[in-house]
Amino acid sequence: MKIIKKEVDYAIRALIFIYEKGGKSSITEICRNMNAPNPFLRKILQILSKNGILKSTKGIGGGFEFNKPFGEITLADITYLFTEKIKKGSCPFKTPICSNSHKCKLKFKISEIEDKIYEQLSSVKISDLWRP
Amino acid sequence: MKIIKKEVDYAIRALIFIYEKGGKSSITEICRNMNAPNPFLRKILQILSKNGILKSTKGIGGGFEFNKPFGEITLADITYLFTEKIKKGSCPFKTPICSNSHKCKLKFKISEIEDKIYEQLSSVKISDLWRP
DNA sequence: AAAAAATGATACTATTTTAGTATCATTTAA
DNA sequence: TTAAATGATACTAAAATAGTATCATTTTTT
Repeated sequence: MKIIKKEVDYAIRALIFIYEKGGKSSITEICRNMNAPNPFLRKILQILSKNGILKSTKGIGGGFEFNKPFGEITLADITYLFTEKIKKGSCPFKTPICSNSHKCKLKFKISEIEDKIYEQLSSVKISDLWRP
Repeated sequence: MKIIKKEVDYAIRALIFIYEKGGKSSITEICRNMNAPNPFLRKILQILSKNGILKSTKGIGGGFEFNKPFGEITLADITYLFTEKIKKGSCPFKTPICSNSHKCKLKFKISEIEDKIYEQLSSVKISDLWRP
């Protein structure tokens, strides 16, 4: 089961890199270090920026720095910037193929399960992921 | 987050239909009832058959029936016929983009999380999904 | 024996999602 | 004013998911 997208993976590692660099870095620098495609990482960090995880400054000497304390960022924070949450009590399939949807409990179970996944992801801080 | 594939959805509903039909039915009959594409459902039930959930008989009057008691089949049983499990402690990405993989804890966390998902899925019996 | 009605196996195609690229605009420091 | 950064956004490529097509095999009925 795919829990983490590549975007999330890149985001996590970029955050850790920025932290190690003392709290600020640029796409170019991050990419040089972690071997991610520059324009893709850029798109990713822009999303973190728009969502209050990072803040950015343009121009020479610019880059991305933390807007939220590094130690408070969780796996859930990042994952759910790139992953749609299932709406509670609605069938997860676009075509409502099923004629019994009014008595179907699957949709409720699924969102219960997603809640638990979310709990799990929330319990993991990005800062806990690196280093022994 | 996508927890259930369409194959799993169809499989679940087919199982419930077979149960309601008294424990045996054919693809044609199931499809007529639940509006799934016949050859796709066929492929799905063949997988359930190969994996000991159902057993099949060919020829006129044939079809699929339970090989395992309906009440014992869980969401995990079905899901993991169609979903790869993440290998413990191995990076989930094919290209090992990351130079720090020896100190990376993400892979361990991910498989811990998958274990919890599995627990959740195991706790849901297919027989619990229908009816009020 | 032959035809019909079922599943088995498997290769192929289409659609959707994920991953990644390209490009032009804007900001800022040197 | 130019270079070095991000912002926005449209486009393309690759991979995964969903679905189709076809031929083989088995079994029952006629």
